[in-house]
Amino acid sequence: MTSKTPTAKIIKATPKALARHPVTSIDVARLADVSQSAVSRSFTPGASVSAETRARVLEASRKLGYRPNAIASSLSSKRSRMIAVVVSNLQNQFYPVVLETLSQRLQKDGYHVLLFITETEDADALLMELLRYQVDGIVMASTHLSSGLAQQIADARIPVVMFNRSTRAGSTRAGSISTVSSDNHGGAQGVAHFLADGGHRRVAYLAGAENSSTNQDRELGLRDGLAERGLRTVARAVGDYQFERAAQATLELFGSLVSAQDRPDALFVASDNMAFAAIDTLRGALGLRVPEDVSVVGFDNVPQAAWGAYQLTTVAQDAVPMIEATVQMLLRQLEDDAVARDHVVLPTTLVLRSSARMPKKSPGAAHARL
Amino acid sequence: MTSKTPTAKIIKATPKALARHPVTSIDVARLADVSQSAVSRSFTPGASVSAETRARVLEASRKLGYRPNAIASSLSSKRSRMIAVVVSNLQNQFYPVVLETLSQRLQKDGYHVLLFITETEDADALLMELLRYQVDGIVMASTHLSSGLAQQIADARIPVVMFNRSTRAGSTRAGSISTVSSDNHGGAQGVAHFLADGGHRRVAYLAGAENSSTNQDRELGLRDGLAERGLRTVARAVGDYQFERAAQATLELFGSLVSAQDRPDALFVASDNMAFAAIDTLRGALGLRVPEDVSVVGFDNVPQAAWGAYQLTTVAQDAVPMIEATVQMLLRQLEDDAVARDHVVLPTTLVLRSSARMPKKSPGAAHARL
DNA sequence: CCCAGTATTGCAAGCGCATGCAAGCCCCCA
DNA sequence: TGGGGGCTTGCATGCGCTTGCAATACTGGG
Repeated sequence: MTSKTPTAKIIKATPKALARHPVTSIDVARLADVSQSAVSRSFTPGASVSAETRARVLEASRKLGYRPNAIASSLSSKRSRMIAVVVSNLQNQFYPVVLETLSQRLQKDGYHVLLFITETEDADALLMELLRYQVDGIVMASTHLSSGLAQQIADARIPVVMFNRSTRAGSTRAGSISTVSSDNHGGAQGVAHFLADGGHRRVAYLAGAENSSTNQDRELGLRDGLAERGLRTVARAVGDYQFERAAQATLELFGSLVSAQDRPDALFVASDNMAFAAIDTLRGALGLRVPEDVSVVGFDNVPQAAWGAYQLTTVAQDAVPMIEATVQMLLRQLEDDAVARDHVVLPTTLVLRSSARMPKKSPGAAHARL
Repeated sequence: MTSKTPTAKIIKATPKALARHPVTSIDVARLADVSQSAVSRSFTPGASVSAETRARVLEASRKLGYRPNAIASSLSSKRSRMIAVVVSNLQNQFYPVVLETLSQRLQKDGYHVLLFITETEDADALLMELLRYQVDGIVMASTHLSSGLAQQIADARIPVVMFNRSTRAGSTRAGSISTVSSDNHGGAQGVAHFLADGGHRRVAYLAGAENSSTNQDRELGLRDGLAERGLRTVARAVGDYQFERAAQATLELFGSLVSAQDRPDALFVASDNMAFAAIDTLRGALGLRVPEDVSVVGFDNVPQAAWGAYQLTTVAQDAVPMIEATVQMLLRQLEDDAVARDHVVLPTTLVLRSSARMPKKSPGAAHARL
């Protein structure tokens, strides 16, 4: 086979003929009888190539099964068209939905999702790792960012959007990072009004992770809303956005140590996820009826909230507009780093189902807020 | 602005001095007073560098905030350390869990997940796109692969593992692709026995997507298992693995057009996801009791199956071992493409809860099935 | 104290594509 | 018919890192 010197030479010149994806733009160029640049340009929308050249190139590419190498392209153009998405809690149904929508939305613009899941708070190491991939942007969903990291990312001039987290003074170098969230305070305030108007007088709060901005905003909204009706929360326990811990927290709030007259008549839960645990515990271990004995209201409006056995009244966060806003901000920052960082807050809607007693008056349509 | 020539020149000469991540291995090399290769080797586990050199390099890197550029590294080493994960249905709770576990497992080995979500069956275009990223491997979860694509991927010598899908003759070039799944047939067969032994005589099947191997295997397993008890399925409807359609399908099976004596006394549903819809519909629209009037059994054992209001008896797929097997196969193929493609089938377990009437005899521990 | 053998190093040639620049081309108007 | 301007094209360089190879440094044994 490789007996003749010239042949041997050729083989030696193309040692990777058998490697991964042997076809490069040079092969295509050769076949189409154009320069390698022409091939590159043919695959670049808006580049300067004649229709005829492009056609020849595409034809040759088809024949050879050529596919531009995105890695090489990224290296040379310094744009990877990858967006890192960092999520910590896929157990909460809200996030899979977000991930799905976000991913599809980004794909539409030619971006791809590099997924990072950080259960524990070893986020820093993970983020360092992430930065090595030269992602064009970062979406932080259900995660915090240590201020050190935030700074490094800002230095690297990588656009970041915090999804469903707002930057709290002190927690990160606020201002340098954009945020998208729904109106957690307003939504919770609406719940407070709804519960108060429904005749509840002993409202308890089942908190998410104490240090999360969502939890803080929701709790404050509840307090503020109740205050406006001359009420205050009568009890509080922490579920940390975890199903199991929420069940435990429910026992603390309603368990046998609580005298009947001290027992709350309504429970606002910081996430639907935890609300399901609460309802299970109320009905099961505690033998209480929902909503006859206790009204329960959640937050998120995940698909399960509509399930027959729960019929959870909850504050809907509208994922689609949130994601749209996220992507818009990211894209804008990508094309122009000078764009000021922005903070988008989207309205929420109280979705009325049957896990909470309703106000007598005007029980009509769903409460729209903000 | 750029009035003075010299200034203009300088600006022109270093356009990327202000760009993304200015620090390269050359900068580090300069500071540490070693060659650029030494820097590279210092970051390569097992490479030939003295401890002292490595220390100097790391120190310099720290000072400069250097982080090796993964894109450049991928280009030159031809290994991206990225694994593409293709999922189509995050609504089914099983997949978020899988995604989370898989992602963390891969991270442990230094791989990262490039996520592709393909709702519709435009999978081909998406996959083409995916191949451009030079991923080191592909995990296809809840998705099929057209035979054309399968071939292209095989040609590109990229290891692929079908997760929870087995390759059916005719559907793809079987043999060239590894698969990991649980014992769908056996699990369903166990359900059949369980239902028959529980005294059910009119078992109906609520199918997932007709063309999916999981659905086919589960249905066949059910039929086979029933046959072994001298029974057969009395009805069947298709829910396509979608919540809404499952509700609809349940109406077809149990609706008013079905006479009371024709009504099934048990329903085996191809996924938990759909089983929840079925239970809701049975209890709600149809006013039937579960399990008194109808026993319901699902498949997957998603977290929600344990929720108090459903207590779904279901076939558990054990995600962790499935994922471990997936990763092992992938890694093995990565380090040696000669590895024969393999097909792993993992055992399932029937988890007994209260959505289905149990056999009188020995209602003891959970049924373990291979 | 010399030399083979091994451990470190640096050199330089890529990896596959993008892109600034200059040359070549074509078309139209005067 | 000549020349200007806009399109296309190819050339050559570089993106930041990996890696084969050759040069060098160091080790211990005889």
